[in-house]
Amino acid sequence: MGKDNKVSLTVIRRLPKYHRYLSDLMDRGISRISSQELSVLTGFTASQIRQDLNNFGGFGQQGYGYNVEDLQRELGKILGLDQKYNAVIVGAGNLGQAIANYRGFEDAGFRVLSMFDRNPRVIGLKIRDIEIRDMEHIEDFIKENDVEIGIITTPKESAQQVADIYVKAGVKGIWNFAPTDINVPDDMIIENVRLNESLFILSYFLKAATEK
Amino acid sequence: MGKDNKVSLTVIRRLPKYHRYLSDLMDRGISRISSQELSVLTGFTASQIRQDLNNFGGFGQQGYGYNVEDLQRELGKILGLDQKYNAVIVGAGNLGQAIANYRGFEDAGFRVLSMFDRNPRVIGLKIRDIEIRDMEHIEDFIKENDVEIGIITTPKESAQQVADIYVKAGVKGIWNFAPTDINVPDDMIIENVRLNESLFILSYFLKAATEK
DNA sequence: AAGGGCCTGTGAATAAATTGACATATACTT
DNA sequence: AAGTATATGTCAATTTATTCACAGGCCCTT
Repeated sequence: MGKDNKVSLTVIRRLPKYHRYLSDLMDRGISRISSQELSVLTGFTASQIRQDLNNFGGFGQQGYGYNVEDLQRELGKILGLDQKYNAVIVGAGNLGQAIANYRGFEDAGFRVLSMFDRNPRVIGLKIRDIEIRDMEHIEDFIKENDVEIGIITTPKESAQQVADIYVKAGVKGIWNFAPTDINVPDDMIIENVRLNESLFILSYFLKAATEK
Repeated sequence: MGKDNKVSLTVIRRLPKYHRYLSDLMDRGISRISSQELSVLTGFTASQIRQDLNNFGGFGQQGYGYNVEDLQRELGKILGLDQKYNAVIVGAGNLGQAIANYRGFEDAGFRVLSMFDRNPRVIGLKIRDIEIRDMEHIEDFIKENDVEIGIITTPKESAQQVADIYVKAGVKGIWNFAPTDINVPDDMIIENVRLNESLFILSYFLKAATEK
């Protein structure tokens, strides 16, 4: 299914932005868009947009452009947003709670079933309807509830240990917020969120602007 | 100061990772490292590491490698981590609180002076020693306290409005967590954190792995 | 139903990023 | 103190990404 040859990561990282703008256009009731118009919105060149989309199939029509709804749906499928994923969070601090609370993830098909922590003070608490459980029970929980995504929002010192547990329990992907690289088997899918690095980039440009 | 020609964004985005690994090495008491060894740690090729570092000056020594402490300090300077920046947060929800609580930012020279929100229920509360104030006072506060960085952790609907306030009040850079693009003058520095997009990428690879 | 204008898909050209290769300088051993 | 091993800085080669350009198909008007 889909096109055969592997698509470069560079292209894949642009897909969510296309999807987001298409969703916006749908909300605004716009049903048709050209690569040229998308270019103005996204800041990518029209040519690049056409090239990118063509990696996955010919969604457009000559003389017309792209149907917003169709393209949004197709990109959603490509991004796996038509699937439901169960997730758990380890690390029930502020960041973990922020993620547990964020409704945007549900729209994308992600459901946080439970949070886990070592701190007895938070165990038993609920964020919305999500219970914080003792780490002791995490492996069984993951196996019994078909959890496919493990989220790490612990300090960096615990991150590898948590990753090992996730690997052992059989999750398929890890969303890591700890500012460290974790080592896992090759078939495990990892996506890191590097808040520190993002802030450092901001700092770099601030300094560069000051020196000019 | 530094090398004259503009360094590509691609290179700059790798600098924080170098800095992080060098800090780790310092913690472990290691004083010397070669590009080859850094390659093993970071996953970048040794050649790429040498090319990257050389954009900013010849930090290494033939036959020896790089002095960990010197290189870490130099990268810190390049990234602007030797400077202090005052920041404020708009949006005192979980994410805003998570950021206000995160000590890692202070190590990087960032100080959150205040948070702002519209919700009367949270105004007056304190996160650590950071007070949540009414949005009414934000412009004066920014001007009176030399605030250079504005952080946006509101829902996307308010993000542009907050950005406009930041522009008017004269911050130099914006760290935006809202899942939308904001429009600001060209000289404003913006760094976006796209949690949604990151999750979509994870979803993409999960789906791809399932279909194999 | 015919024709002009529009816009895609795509192959070729250009630009950017990564990797390779090596001359040269320093460290370290004997 | 001489010789060997090591590792940088850099230029060249290769690979990857982006942009250009246009043939051809579809829409839309008349």
